Amino acid sequence: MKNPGNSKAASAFKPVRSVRLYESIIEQIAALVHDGHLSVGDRFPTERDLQKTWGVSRPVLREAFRALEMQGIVESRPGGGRYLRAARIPHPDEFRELRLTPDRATLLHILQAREAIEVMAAGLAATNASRAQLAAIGRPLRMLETMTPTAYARNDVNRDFHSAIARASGNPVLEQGVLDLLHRFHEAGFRDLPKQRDWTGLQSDHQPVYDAIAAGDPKAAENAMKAHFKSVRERLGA
Amino acid sequence: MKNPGNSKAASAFKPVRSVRLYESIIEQIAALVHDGHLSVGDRFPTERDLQKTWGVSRPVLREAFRALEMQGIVESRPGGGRYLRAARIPHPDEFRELRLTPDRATLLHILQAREAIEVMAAGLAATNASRAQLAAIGRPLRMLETMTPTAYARNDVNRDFHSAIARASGNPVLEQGVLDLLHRFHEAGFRDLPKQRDWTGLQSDHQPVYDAIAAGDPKAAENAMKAHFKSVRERLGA
DNA sequence: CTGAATTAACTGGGTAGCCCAATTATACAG
DNA sequence: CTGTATAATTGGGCTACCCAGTTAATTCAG
Repeated sequence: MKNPGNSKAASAFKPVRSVRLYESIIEQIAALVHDGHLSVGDRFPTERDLQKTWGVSRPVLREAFRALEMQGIVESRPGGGRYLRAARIPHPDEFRELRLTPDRATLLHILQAREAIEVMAAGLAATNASRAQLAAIGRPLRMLETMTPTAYARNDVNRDFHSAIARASGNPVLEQGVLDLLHRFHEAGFRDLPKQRDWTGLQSDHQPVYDAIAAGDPKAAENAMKAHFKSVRERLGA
Repeated sequence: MKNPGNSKAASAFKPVRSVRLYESIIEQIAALVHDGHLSVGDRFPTERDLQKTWGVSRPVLREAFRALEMQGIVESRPGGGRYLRAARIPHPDEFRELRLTPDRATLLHILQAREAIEVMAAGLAATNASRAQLAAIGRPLRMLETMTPTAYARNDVNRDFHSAIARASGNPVLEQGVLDLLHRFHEAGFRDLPKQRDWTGLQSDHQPVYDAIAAGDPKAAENAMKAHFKSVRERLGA
């Protein structure tokens, strides 16, 4: 009957990453809110209703709403409908641009944003990190030494390293931001980038950051992180 | 058949809200990770597998995973399984609490995150701002001079000022981040914040930022923005 | 006519079973 | 051993159904 989501399947060589239906539904919801059709406190149309409007199945709708529900944006009352609780819907317009078009420019933009908050996170981590958190930061570092290419792709020590620092910062907002950006960064095109088998370079970047944090030196940690981002940027040819 | 989530419904007057299945599944997943059965990078058991293990239907499983997926904790590869991308799995309730409870601590956390990216945004704006964008930054500033309290509450020149700078940075990711944090900041701190009738103080903070950006001096812009955040922090008694 | 009680319709929660396309593992031919 | 078909597996998605609260309509006693 319906054959949704295949509209662009015609394009030849690059399936890249198929956008999930629930994501596009979230966009639709965001559009509802942004266009003023819905304000905080209002009730959403019913599942059965939206199902017809947007041409998706109920399960998909519920996936979208659940994802928003867990972030406190939507409240579901069994038998009573769904209600908008906050206007802050995550990355509405960005979904389109950033998730779908992994162009080089956005990658650099994400990197820049990462630098902004991760430098601060590193500084905070230097003063706030507990011993356990410090260990969590060091683990991916040691893991880097004995690793095969496939293991690298799977484990992704890089993401682990950065998120561990974010966590050690003690600021959950900062942490969430780092997580989000990391996610988008990798999604946007890490795999498309030249296979970097020069983890040695990666490690030589990460090590000073760890050392500074371990030493409890905020300023040094910030600078080490800055240096890391600079080197990444250069590696990307920017 | 199954009657899940009613364990705490016994209490008298407050039926509160029944625990959704997908939430308990998230807890199960968190337990998996916490107990060491799963580490970052590992692959999850298949949907069909977990379905049997936990006795829930596939849609419910997918709701749980989607919620985590959106936060970058899980990655789904069609045909290839699901992978754990971050070790930190938020407890559903805790997450909601964090987003909606406007406690003082989170307000400061948000402020800190804002500082991280807005300082960078200011620096970028100093080099990238077009003439029109510069005007957009200056507008709320001049508007501050001739304003009544009600007009202030409605127009929210503060938000305008900061978002204009973010826009002028030329980095959409950064801009989106600022917008998001601004939104959460105002949302979280609206009632707690003392009625700031000292816009004069606000203006004396904003002006130097504008001047530095207008002068095209990145370093000065960053410092001015830093100073602004410092003063805000002090005004909040931190 | 009014107001409480009873129904009926509606809404989200959850399940089961099916099909599809992408991925991964397997077997086989060279 | 290597590369290529082939089969099994996996997530993505849909349809259809049942259930328990909620809400609105309806009924009926006063």
